[in-house]
Amino acid sequence: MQLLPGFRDFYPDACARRNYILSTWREVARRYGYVEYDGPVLESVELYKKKSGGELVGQLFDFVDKGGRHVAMRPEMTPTLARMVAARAKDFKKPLKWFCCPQFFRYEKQQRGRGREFYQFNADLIGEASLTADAELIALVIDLLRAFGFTARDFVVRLSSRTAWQEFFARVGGKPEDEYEFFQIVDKAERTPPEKTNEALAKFGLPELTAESLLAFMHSKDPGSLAPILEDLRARGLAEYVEIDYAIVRGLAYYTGVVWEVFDRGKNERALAGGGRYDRLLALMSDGRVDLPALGFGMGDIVLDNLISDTPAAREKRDAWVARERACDIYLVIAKEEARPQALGLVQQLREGGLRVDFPLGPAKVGKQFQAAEQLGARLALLVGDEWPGVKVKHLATRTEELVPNTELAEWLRNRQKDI
RNA sequence: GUGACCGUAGCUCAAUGGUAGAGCUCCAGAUUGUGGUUCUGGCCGUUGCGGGUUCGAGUCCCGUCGGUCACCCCA
Repeated sequence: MQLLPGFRDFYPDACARRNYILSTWREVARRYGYVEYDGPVLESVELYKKKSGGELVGQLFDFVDKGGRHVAMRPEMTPTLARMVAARAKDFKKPLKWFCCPQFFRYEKQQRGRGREFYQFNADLIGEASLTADAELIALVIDLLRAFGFTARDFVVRLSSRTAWQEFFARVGGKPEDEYEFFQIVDKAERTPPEKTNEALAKFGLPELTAESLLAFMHSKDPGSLAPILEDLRARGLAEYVEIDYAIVRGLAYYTGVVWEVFDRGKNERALAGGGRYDRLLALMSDGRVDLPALGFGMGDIVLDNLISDTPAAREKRDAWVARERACDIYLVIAKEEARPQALGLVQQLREGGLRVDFPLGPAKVGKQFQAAEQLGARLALLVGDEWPGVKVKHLATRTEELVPNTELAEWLRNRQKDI
């Protein structure tokens, strides 16, 4: 049986790397005062058809369930979050700072940085309209990446604004109802020859709207209304992580104001994270009953893991974490098989004390047992045999030994807790 | 979804159309109470799958499934 395309097995190695990412996400989110939430993996397909728009709908992992409902595996969190918040908006103090680490499913052809299943950190801030919220969210994404060992040399936040593009479009005479279509053209303008862009723009019938004027605006570094965000981040000492880049527009239909994406400086990977404002989505989801400004972003595990693996400092940090997580503290060497009952008693006692303890399940040569202790990353080996009721304690790093009576062992270990 | 390239042992790869191999990993022994070395031995394949051409196919042809990359887009 083959693995389904785009899906992953998590053997212990891969599982440890995934857990490193998940636990780092959680740790940093809590530092910023976010609380974790979650929702269902399966949603009605309608939720995404109405709200996500564009590419995502074509990538839905959808099917009809046994009750005849057309359902989809979740491809993103925002519609679910919007529904949850709209349903109980009055139960929570504003602003809400919620995060989650869900697994998403998108039916697309897999390649580097893209699978049909992935984990994505999501943080959303709901109920705050000012740009201080945008800055707070961007500060979080910067600190998340710094927590993995990345620096300003490794990544950059490219900051843009749909509002700026709306104003640009209005200046040349564009109508608001054409905005979304216009954004799609802007999104592709850098990858399209100018003649093709002009062809696409012609349908709006606006003589001032040309590929040249569009590209000129796209490449301007004028912060405009984004200036307060840059000021805020400068005050935090995070200015070097952000650049103005109006080429960022984002495909999802619900974004309204500030939008941004994070890229590696080497440009070897796809976007590491992306987000922005969706001030109208909650009103849309609740038919106007709840109207709260909102913003959020996502960061996927696959691109992130690629970049960690390709960045020495980040890789070392991850590998150290993985080794620490997996190591056992103590390995019990059973030198004489007759001493197994005493050894089992010790194992149980030490485990109840919260130590990570391992031992051989069957008769094994002492040499093999020390080899196992080494491979499991144990710091101490306790040898049980002829010395009983004494236990030989060996520091595996220094290869030094000392004899401790088994009745005093718990006390002995407690006094050396820091070293274990 | 479209196009290009690629599928041989758990991994990395060999094999002018002529008997499917090596290194690493794993297991065991050398070493009966002390570790990453060394040496020896062992396990491991319907050459992704199905058809065709041929006396003979891992090798050539067709299909299919999977992978990589590009387009598309983004986590």
